Amino acid sequence: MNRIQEIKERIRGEVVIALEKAKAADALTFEMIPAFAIEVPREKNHGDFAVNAAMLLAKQAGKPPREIAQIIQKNLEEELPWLTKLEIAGPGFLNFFVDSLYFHPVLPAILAEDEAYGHSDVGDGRKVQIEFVSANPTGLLHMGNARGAALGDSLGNLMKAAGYKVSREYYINDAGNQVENFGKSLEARYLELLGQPFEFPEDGYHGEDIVDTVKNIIASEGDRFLHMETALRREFLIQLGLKEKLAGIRNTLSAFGVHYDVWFSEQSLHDSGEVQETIHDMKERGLLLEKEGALWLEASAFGGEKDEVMVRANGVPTYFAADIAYHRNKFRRGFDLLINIWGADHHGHVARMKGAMGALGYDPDHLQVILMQLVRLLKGGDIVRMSKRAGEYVTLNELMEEVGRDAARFFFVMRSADSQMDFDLDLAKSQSADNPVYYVQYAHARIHSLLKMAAGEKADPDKVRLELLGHPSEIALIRKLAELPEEVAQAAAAMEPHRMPRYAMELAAQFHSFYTDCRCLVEDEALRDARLLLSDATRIALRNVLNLIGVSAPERM
RNA sequence: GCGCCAGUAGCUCAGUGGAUAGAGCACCGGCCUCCGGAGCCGGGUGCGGAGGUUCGAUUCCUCUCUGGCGUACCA
Repeated sequence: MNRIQEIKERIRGEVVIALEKAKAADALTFEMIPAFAIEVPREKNHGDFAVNAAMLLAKQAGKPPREIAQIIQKNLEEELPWLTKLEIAGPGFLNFFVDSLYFHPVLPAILAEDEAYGHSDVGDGRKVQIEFVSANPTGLLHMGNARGAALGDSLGNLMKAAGYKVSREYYINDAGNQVENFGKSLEARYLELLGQPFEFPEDGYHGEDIVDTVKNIIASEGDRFLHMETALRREFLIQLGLKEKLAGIRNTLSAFGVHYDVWFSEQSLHDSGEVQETIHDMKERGLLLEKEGALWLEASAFGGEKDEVMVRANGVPTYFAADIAYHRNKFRRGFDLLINIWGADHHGHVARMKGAMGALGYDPDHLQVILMQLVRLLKGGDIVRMSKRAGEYVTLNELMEEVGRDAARFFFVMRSADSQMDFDLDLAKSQSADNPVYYVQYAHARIHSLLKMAAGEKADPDKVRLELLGHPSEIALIRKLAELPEEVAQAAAAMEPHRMPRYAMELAAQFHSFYTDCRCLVEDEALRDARLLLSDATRIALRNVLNLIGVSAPERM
């Protein structure tokens, strides 16, 4: 249990005792103690922790909240050594002012925990799978994929830090129509590059990257596919093309700091018969019906907007059927929680996928979908139209070249998934030095050089006189540091990685203030040791938070 | 038409059933004899609109306006 939780629990205990005492003395009447909140107020002069119990009891007790608050106050233990002040304020809050020395022990604890500081075990080892990006291997990664990559990876880090067992997965859409198209496109380019007559497919992929892929294939395989029968030729080209494209995606993501545990092939579900098996089982359960020669899922019966085709009239299962088989496969692998990060354009898919899982006997709540609003790209104030087919889009590689990996990741993770995002390329380029990521990194680099300057003077953290840290900037910084474990746990539980960059900015701001107000390298040895310890603890916390969002913590800039 | 998401400061975005709604950028002032000025301090009549629930609504509900997306035997 971390420091803040400890204090909260202490307060909760005292309030409960006071309430029961009041009830026993007939000062208050109520049936049950409501689940009251102990929160850190925004406003500093509202104390360290505010309790809203009195307001929640108003109805039951039939008294105005402020009066109830007074009764609670009267029944609290008189001597609480950690409490410096207790106020009744506003509509009936009980504001607890805790002795600032009570937070100080967090500092040696941070030093001791080091890389583990901020981590907790609230996840209780539950198995979580996060599937993200899963872009079609027929092109390059674009801005939307970049956002998904940053979000998914950071969420994975967060949940791991909060004690979940995390598995990251990429679903490879290597089956279906688009692969056919991909094959046709590759074939056309292949023939073109080898000076043969060709016909480019109407809905083929026009991107330059396809040409590059084919060039690579020709470089290694030559013209040996030229005289083959077209079906076989395409088969070869598809195999080689997918391999090449996937390698590219993998490299790009790796450069972005994203690594997967599992790369899962859609084709493998067809090959293993799982798609057919799933369709069969669903038919047995009476979930499917035949209509116009196709097999339909009655999705409208469990939350979908309308019925969906599972097997086309030509006997070929749809993507949706494969996706159901895929999610069933995930459940069968024993995960407690499945998290999908999808683009908002897939939102129609959510209800029916959850519904389908429910119909197959799984708990739909164990499948959580984070819908990520799409990224709109602005250039010169205009919206850049993006089309994968036409091969016109800004790639993740280009983004990293232009604004750098750290800035890109910070920028994406900073925003909550469900806000639409305008990414102004010109702004990101021209103002990249103003990006908040540098503010945070600067704080880290500053501490590093400070500690370097004081090298050799590191005192034993357990012997440092923490009580010397009494300046408001020092106290504020210590409290900020103490908040990290809860911040991580909450962000993980709510699946909201965007809280971490904000915390990092706040922590950096507190440090910069402290640094300006309090000189560390002073004559007074005891004070110097205390301030260096505080700085070192801040360094650890900053680094750990930056690690969680995949941003580097540089020692100098 | 129907459905999903969103409308908060000049801009990009946080946030909460409660006590004076925040940050970054931009703009205007200050601050280095001294640990990194990529810093610090100060400067703000903003929750799209209308009803409702509540002791209390920017937050929850309904309607409405605006924007994005979806509404394929594509994935």
